[in-house]
Amino acid sequence: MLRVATWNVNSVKARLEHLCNWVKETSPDVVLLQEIKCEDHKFPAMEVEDLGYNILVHGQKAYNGVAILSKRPIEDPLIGLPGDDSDEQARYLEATISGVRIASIYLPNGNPVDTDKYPYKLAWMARLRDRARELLDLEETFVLAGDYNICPGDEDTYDPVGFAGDALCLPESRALFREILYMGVTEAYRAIHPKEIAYTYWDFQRGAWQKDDGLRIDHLLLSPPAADRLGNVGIDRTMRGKQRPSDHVPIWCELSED
DNA sequence: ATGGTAGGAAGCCTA
Repeated sequence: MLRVATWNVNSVKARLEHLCNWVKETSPDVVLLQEIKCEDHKFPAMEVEDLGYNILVHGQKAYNGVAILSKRPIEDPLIGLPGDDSDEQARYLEATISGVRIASIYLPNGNPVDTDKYPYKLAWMARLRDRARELLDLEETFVLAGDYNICPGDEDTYDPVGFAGDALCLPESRALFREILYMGVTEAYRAIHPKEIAYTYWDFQRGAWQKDDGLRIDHLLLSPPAADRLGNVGIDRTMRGKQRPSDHVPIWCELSED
């Protein structure tokens, strides 16, 4: 069994103690990180390697940054999302682990929508769709997971009316997300928990955690051969209640082997 | 109530 977890840690250095404790407790085979907020050489590699993980990092100073941690060898890395050589933001990392193509994704937030951030988000999503199309055509077993900054449906936000004009919920954003799903891709959490109200993110402001004002924006997307192997899927909600938490919590899925 | 909080930067930006 291969367990793949993803977690937007909102600074890997600020969250190092939580990350190490959670990895020791849950021992995922693969951990996908987003918003590490540091350059490659500043990633706390020794602390993570001491837990028994290989590391692939695509970092950036202060903003963004993604990483892949894996107990098993990390092969054939692809650094950056194809489709725009001028894109300088570190938001995508892909590699093969035990024959599974696995990507760590930090999809642009897109707010405020009246700035160039929103068209950047939509263009980035179109590139992601195109990459998923390529991997499907190659008949790859894949898991594309991370912070998608998309509430797929109204049930995935505590306030659908208030968020109707937000880049996380606007029809164009949701339509691009659905375009990926309609190619035959399975969103792991909904596949296993069709009716649950479950969030992966709570804002630091306005007491969002205490009021359970959350959003479900972190997702694991599986190609058909990966979905055929899908077992349990879970959200480690308790991590949001710790001292100095990230605003996101880990979400994970299990893929059977043999 | 157009605020609030957190992180990393450096005298604001992003979320």
